[in-house]
Amino acid sequence: MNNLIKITFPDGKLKEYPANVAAEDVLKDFDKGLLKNTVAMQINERYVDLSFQLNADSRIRPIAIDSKEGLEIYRHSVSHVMAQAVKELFGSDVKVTIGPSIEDGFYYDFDSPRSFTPEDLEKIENSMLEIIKKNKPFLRIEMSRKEAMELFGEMGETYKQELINDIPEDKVSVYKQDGFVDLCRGPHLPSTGWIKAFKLLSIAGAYWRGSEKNKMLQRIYGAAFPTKKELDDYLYRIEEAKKRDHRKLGKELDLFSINDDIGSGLVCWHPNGAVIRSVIEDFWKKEHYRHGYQIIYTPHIAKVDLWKTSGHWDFYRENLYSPMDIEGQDFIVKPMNCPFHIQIYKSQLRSYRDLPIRYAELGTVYRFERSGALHGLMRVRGFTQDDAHIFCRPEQLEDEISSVLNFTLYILRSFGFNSYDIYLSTRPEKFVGDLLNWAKAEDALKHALEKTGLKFQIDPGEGVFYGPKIDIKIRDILGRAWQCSTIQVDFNLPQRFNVAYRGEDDKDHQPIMLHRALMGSLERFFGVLIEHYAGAFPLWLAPVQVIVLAITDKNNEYAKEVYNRLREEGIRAELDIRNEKLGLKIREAELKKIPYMLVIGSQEEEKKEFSPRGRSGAKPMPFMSVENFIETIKTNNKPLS
RNA sequence: GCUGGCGUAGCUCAAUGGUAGAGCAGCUGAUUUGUAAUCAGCAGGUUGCGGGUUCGAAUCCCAUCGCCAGCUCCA
Repeated sequence: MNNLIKITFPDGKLKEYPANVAAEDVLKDFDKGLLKNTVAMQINERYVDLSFQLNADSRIRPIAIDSKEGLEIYRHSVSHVMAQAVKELFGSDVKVTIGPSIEDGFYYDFDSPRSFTPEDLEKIENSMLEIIKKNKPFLRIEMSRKEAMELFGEMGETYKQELINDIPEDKVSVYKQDGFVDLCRGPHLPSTGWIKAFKLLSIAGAYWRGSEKNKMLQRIYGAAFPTKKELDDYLYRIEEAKKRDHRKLGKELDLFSINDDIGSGLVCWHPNGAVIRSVIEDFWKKEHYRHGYQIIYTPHIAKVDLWKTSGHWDFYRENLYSPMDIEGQDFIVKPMNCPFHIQIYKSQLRSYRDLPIRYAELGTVYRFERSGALHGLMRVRGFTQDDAHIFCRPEQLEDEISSVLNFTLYILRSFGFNSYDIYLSTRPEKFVGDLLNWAKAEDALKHALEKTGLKFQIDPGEGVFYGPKIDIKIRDILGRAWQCSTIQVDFNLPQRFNVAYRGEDDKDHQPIMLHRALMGSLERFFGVLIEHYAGAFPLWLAPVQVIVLAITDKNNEYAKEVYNRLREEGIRAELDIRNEKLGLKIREAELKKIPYMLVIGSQEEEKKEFSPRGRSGAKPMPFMSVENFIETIKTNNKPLS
C-alpha cells in the first residue's frame, strides 16, 4: 500500500494523510454541513472517498440520498456494514463474496461452514447498530491488482481474489470502514453513521456467480431506507401484500386448489374460479372472432416424431413428460400447440390471397417444471395458453405485429391492468434464419411498440433462437414480475415443417409465423388477477354478483322472488334465507367480497324497493326497484375498457 | 434440482420427551333476528407417510413426500 492517501473535501480542499490514518482524524477536518442530503459519486483517480468523490473534471456533483442513485449507494453501504458484522461475529472461516443493493434493500452472499439461523440475524443486526453508532468513515483506497491480490490473499478471501482476476484495469479500489476491508467499486456513504433504518429479512441459498454448477452460498437479505418511517411503511406494505397472496385468497374464496394426491403444479378450478374462467374465455372468444381470428381445437397428445420435427424433442427434452406407448408408437402429452396449428395450416394448399391466417386456441399444455420452480398459479406444470399462430407474408408482418400489440393492450386494459414492464428481446448469439429477416422482424416489433407510445426496454441478445419477441410482464403484489403476454416471430418452425404458400409468381414461398399469447396462461393470469383485485373482482368477473339477504323468514318469499328475477336476467345471484342474524349474513357476504347485497325486510317488501349495499368502501346506493337494479347491474356488467 | 425453514382436526394455530388442546367451520337444539360474528350442546386427530432411538416420541435421529423463501430454470 502507498504511504500517503489524498482526500478531497466537498469544498475542493485536498489533504494528504498517512495510509493508515485513523478515521477520527479525517473526520475532524471535515465540514459535515456541506454534506447534508448529499452522497458520494464515482471517482476515477487515487482519492479516498468520503462523502464526495471527484469525477473526471474534478467537480463535485451532489446526489440526493433519496434519489435512485443515492439509495443504491446507501443500501450498498449497509451491505458492507452487514459484512463487517458477520465477519466479526462468525470469524475468519466466513468468506465474503458480493453484496449489491437491490430494490428496497440489499443482500450479501457469504461462504460459511455454519448455516445462519434467524437468531443470528438478530445478533448481526445488533452488531450492525453498534458499527453505525461508531460512525466510522468509509474510506476509498486504490491499489494495484497485485497489491489487492496480496491483501485479500492474506485475509483468505478467495472469492475476492477470483473477482480481482476478472478486473481488466490495473488499479482496483477497496473500501475500508472500522477495520473492515472489502473489494469494491464504490461509491459509499461518507460514514456508517449515515445509516438510519434497516432490517435483516431472510436467509436463502444462492449460487456463487449465479451458476448452479458453483457452490451454494448463504445470502442474507435486508431492507434499508433513509428514514425509519420509510422502512416501517415498507414492512407494513409487505405484510399487507401477503394478505392478497393469490394462494391464500384462492383458499379463502374457494377459487382453486392444488392437491398433493393429484400432483404438484396441477390446478383444480373450483366452481367460483371456474365462473371467472368461463367469463374470461367467453370474452376471449368473442374478441378473437371480432379481431379476425379463427378458433380451433387440437389434441392433447401427439406422436413423438411430431416433436422431433418441431425440434422440441431435442431442445427441451428435460421439460417434456415421458413418452407413452400406444400400439408400439411413442406419444407425449403436448408442451405447445404450434405443431398442431401448423398441421391445420398445411392441410390445404394456401394461396398468398389467403394470408394472413390467424388460428387461435385455448390450448392446455403440460411442461415439466422443477419442483423448486413451482409457485401457486404462477408457475405450474399444466396450464392453458390463450395461444394463437399467425401465418403471414413478409410484407404483412409489421401490420400484424401492430394489431396484435394493440389487441394485447386492449385485453389487458379490459381486466384493469394499466401498468406493466415491456421488453423487446433481440437476436441471440445462436440463431436460425437469415440476418436480413431478423433485422426486419426486430424493426417491425420496435415500430409497433413505438406507435403505442409506451415505454419499453430492449433486452439485447435475449430473443429466442428462432426469432425476436416482445414480452409484457405484470407484477404481482410482492413485486415479482410474471410474463403474461408474448409476441414472438418464428423463422424456425415454418422451415422445419416446410410451411408454404403459393405466391403471385406461382412459386412456393415461406410464410412468417407469429406466436402470441395475450394473457399467457389462464392460470397465471388468474393468479395475477386475484392479487390485483385482492379477491374483490370487478362486477363482470365476480363469481357471485349479488346476494339477496332476507332478514326474517317472513321475508323469504319476497326475497326468493327478487332472487329469481335476477337469475332470469342472467345475473349471478345467491339467496341467503338461513335462520341467522342479518349482521352475520352481511359479514359473510363481505368476506366473500360479493359486489352487491340486497337486504330484504318488511320495509323493502312493502315498498318493493331496496337500497343495494355495495362492498365495503363503496358508497351506498339510493332506494330502487328490482327492475332499476337489474338495469344498473347490466350497465356495469362489462369489461373495463 | 440446490440451500434453509416448515408439515398437529376442514381452516387458523397451541402443546419441546410424560394422557394431543383452543377458536372458527360442521352437526343438533333453542333463538325470528334491520346492515361485519345470537346462545348452548355434540362430534371431529395413528400429529404428512415409513423406519429408528427411548420405559415413553407431535417433540430427538434417518429416509421419503409435500409446502414456503431464495437461487437456478422458465421454448
